[in-house]
Amino acid sequence: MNYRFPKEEKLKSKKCIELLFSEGSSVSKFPLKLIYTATSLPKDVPVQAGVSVTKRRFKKAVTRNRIKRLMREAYRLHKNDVFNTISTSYAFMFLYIGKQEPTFEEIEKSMIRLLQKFLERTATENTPLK
RNA sequence: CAAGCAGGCUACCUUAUCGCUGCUUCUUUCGAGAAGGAGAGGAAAGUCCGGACACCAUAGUGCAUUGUAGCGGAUAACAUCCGUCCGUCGUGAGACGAGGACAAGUGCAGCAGAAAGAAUGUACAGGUAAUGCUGUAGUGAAAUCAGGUAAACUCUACGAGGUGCAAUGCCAUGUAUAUGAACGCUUAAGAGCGGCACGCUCAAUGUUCAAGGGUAGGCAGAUAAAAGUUACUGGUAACGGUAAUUUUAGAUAAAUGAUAAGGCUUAGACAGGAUUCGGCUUAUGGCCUGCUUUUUUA
Repeated sequence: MNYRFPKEEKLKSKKCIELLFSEGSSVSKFPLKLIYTATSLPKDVPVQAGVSVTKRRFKKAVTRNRIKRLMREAYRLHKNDVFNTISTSYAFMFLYIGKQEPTFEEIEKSMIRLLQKFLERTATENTPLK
């Protein structure tokens, strides 16, 4: 089991992020939203993921940092389900769409459900192709 | 004890598990792994001043524009800081102050008053060819004698070029001209150049030679500095000098978190570096010191 979240698994390329926002699909489980797309990645990893919190909802940098940390932590603990299931590589972007500062418990529950929904969605998308 | 004034310090801690970003050493199947050690603030914030640094001319001259303004000092520099005088406020500890000049010119001015400067006149007296021509009274802080006002123009002294690390330099990739050099043409218009003028540099098209630009990526800039601590020393102080000693974030879609348990003033406020320093301003939990006033007690 791999609970690490090293540099290689972070979404960094500006090109990938633009592609993600223009062509990506999304699933959401309040207060989280996941934008994803199947793409080739510069590094040899299953998924590259990034997190984002809009400045509009949270003015203070401290709050934004905290939410991003919580999201990264929840992803780190539960990403293995995804890694073990998917066959192609994906780019992820997690957005926080709530308006209140959450607790880790809320984020963790939402993250588990969100990743499950993502797996269900990709499974149905891939079935007709086969 | 209460109310208040001034200043300083600090910014939850401990353990376990998982995890993040650099650094050093070792191992390596060159993918990486292991160990050690380091890892946000007093305001990192607002971006309000002043520097360093980079490029544009080693940023020059005049005007315009604009900043500062008792006096003396500190400093790389400042609108900051220190000392001091004066003024205002406060019982006081203290706080605050755009505190140079109305000795050149222009402007502005409530009430009262005929009239506050280009306009006119009341009463009494004097005087004249005639006239507010002269004096006194009257209004007012101030009456053809001037005064007040410069967070009014202005004057004086000193200062200010512009753009900001997404600056700037280099590397690889790579396609076709928006690049560079030389020659030649022109001396008009234009660009750098930003309010204007001067001045400086470049310079259409063409020929030859050389290699670039956009876009995405990497490296440098980029963390050792007007640095901290201690001792001695000069100075009322800000601050300076000498010696010893320490190394203290360096990311780039952006690192400090999560979970569990325990403790404490019982959920610990305000709040997250982004080229970097000195200030100012604003937000804010706790603790300590000195002082003032009133009352009580001795």
